[in-house]
Amino acid sequence: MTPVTGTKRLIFDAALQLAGERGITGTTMDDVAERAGVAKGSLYYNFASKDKLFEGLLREGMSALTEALRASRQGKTGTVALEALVTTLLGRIKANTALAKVIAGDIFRTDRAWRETSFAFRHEALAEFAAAIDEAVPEATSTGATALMASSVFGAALVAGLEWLLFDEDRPQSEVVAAILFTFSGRLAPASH
Amino acid sequence: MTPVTGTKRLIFDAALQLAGERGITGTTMDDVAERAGVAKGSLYYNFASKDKLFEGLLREGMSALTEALRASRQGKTGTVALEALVTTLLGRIKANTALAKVIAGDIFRTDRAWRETSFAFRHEALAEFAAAIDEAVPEATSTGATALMASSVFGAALVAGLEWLLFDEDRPQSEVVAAILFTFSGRLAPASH
Amino acid sequence: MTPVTGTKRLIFDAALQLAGERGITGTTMDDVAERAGVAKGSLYYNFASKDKLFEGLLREGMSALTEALRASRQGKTGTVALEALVTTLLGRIKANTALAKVIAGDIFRTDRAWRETSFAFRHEALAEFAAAIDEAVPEATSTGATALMASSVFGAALVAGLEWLLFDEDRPQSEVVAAILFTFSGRLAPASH
Amino acid sequence: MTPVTGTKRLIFDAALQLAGERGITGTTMDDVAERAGVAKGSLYYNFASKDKLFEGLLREGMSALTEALRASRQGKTGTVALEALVTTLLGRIKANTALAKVIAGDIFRTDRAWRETSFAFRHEALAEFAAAIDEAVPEATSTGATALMASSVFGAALVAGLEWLLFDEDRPQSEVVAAILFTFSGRLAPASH
DNA sequence: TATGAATGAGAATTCATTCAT
DNA sequence: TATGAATGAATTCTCATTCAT
Repeated sequence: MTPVTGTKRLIFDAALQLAGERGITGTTMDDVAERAGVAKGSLYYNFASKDKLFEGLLREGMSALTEALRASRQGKTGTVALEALVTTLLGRIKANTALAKVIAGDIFRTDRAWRETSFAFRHEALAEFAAAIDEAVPEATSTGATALMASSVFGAALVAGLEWLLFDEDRPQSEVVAAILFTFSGRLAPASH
Repeated sequence: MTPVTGTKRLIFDAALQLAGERGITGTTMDDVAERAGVAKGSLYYNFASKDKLFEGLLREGMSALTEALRASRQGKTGTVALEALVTTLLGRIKANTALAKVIAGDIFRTDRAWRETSFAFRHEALAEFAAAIDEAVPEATSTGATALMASSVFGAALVAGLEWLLFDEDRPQSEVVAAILFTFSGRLAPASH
Repeated sequence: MTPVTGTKRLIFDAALQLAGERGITGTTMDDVAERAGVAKGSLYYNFASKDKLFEGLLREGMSALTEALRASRQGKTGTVALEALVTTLLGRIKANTALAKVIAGDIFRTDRAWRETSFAFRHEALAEFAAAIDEAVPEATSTGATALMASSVFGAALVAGLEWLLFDEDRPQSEVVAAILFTFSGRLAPASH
Repeated sequence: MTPVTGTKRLIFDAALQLAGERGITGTTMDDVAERAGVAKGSLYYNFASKDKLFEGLLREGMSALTEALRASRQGKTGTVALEALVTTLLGRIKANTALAKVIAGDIFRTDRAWRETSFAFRHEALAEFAAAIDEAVPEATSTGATALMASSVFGAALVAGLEWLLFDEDRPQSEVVAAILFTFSGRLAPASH
């Protein structure tokens, strides 16, 4: 995928910012054009439709996320890999909070025009977590529950990360990573099982 | 709060179903009226506006969730309390998946007319988790990070729960609870710290 | 016409007050019911429709106005009669400003359901002025312009009266009567003709 | 103020015609779009709302009226000025009867979104009459009643003018001017004072 | 005689999309 | 490659009226 630049970039950035504030459905093409500083016609010159625009946006964002997760797990195994994934995910959420909000608001919508794309990318992102879990706890693989565990870890980092950035933004990132990893450490539930 | 019954109930139920499928913004008042089997005018006779309708809906739903969480933690401490909370949250998500989807899609929107309501209730729900964490791990309290840990646990259960119900619905609930609790058990990250 | 009392009176009073503030079309039956302190059903128990309600209201108001004008002219002739009419009209505007506003806003509407009624009453009211003018200035009769002169005098008192009550209400009525009569005295236009 | 042309002009003209027939509240945006020969969306592309549309319309109309009155008084004093004002006002009412009806129906509404605009312009128009009266009858100035006299003259011409155009349209304008001025001549009230 | 919940046609407004320039 | 005026279907909301009690 060639990187998006120029007018398309302006439009992407404006659309993402707005969708982070108002959701995708709540963002109008007029809003996007105005914030991007281009005429409304330019939106349709550059993208076939609103759906295509946001599909492209999510595709780019989730693709970058997947890449970052994959890269951060590279060469690591088990526990270390899992920590790296959480740290990376949190870093991406901080770097692109608008995208994180859009994904959070859209991740369980099954009526979107781009649900195939969205589904595929989410699957890829979760697969990174699942792979790390499989390596760290081989015995879990057989239960078929690694996908659920991956969702659990992903959800923990996503929700805690947004909580941090929206309502507790002054806290240093290291503390947030520590708090999330703490919930996985077993110290919250020493006696269970 | 007196329970909502009669026409208001019909409207709430229809609105919740539809918003679970299409999101709040994607749900039209015509849709709601049709599914509720009432005339459009009745919507506005019973609720001042679309915003007020969904505010009432979320208020009721989040209030019930908070109550359920509070009740499930009652008389339990530490670890047992935390397990009860996760189990209850998962049970509520299963019992009212549409509501869970709506909440998940709305929880980080800061532009809603009902953001005060939404914020207050989310705070209350998270406070239950935070209280259990404070009891289970008193030493964590001082860091001020229990709120983040609460979000982390809440997010894990919410995202894994929806993943389950939307994409893996045949799996028995007990396995899902087990998978989520497993991620908190320390066995995913035995070497960290 | 038997005088309107009881619930009908409450409704008339509320409707007149509101129409004075917002115009007839701008006044809703809900507004009327609420201000009258009765249920909306009562409006339709007592009046066949909104149009009939306001027709009755205007009929009553204009009928009373016509009566008052007729009585005030009784036994007077020419100039004295004209002064009496202006004084009476101003008194009625002060006593029932809401009605005056409604009439002012409705007098040239030709699309009303009650235009026949309205037209007939306006004609009667203006006829009182016309009769006084005919007596005061017999030579004007032949030109057929007494109706226009009657409108002129009526308009002068109506507009000046409302200007007074809406924007200069502290001024004593006597001064207002004097100012209006002054405009008819010839001293504004000594050299004309 | 740059003159309104193009699509905005089409819309203004249609809206004014219709409001003259049905009043502002009785005129729908669908009606306006249809009569203007444009799509309904064009109304909202060119004006933010129905209120803004009619505010603009009244602003333009009252502004033109004020200008005409000011120009007609230019270089004249006293009586001559007053006659010129009445003649001009009557001419404007004839040239734009729809606007006159709208203004007449709206002038005493205190609930309009554009009441500030309306108030300011009415004040300016009346100020022209007041200035002429002050010059013609300097001794009246001290009583502070010139504003009322201005209303009186304005009201006489407005109501008589509309009476003429709506119910006696075949009469030549000169006769109408003469009838109105006759009411100010003192011959209606020779004995008063 | 009075009520108020329910109705549905209609009114205001929104917004993705088109198209002539 | 870009523009922005124009569109019309869809959407939210209003309100006179009905009717079972």
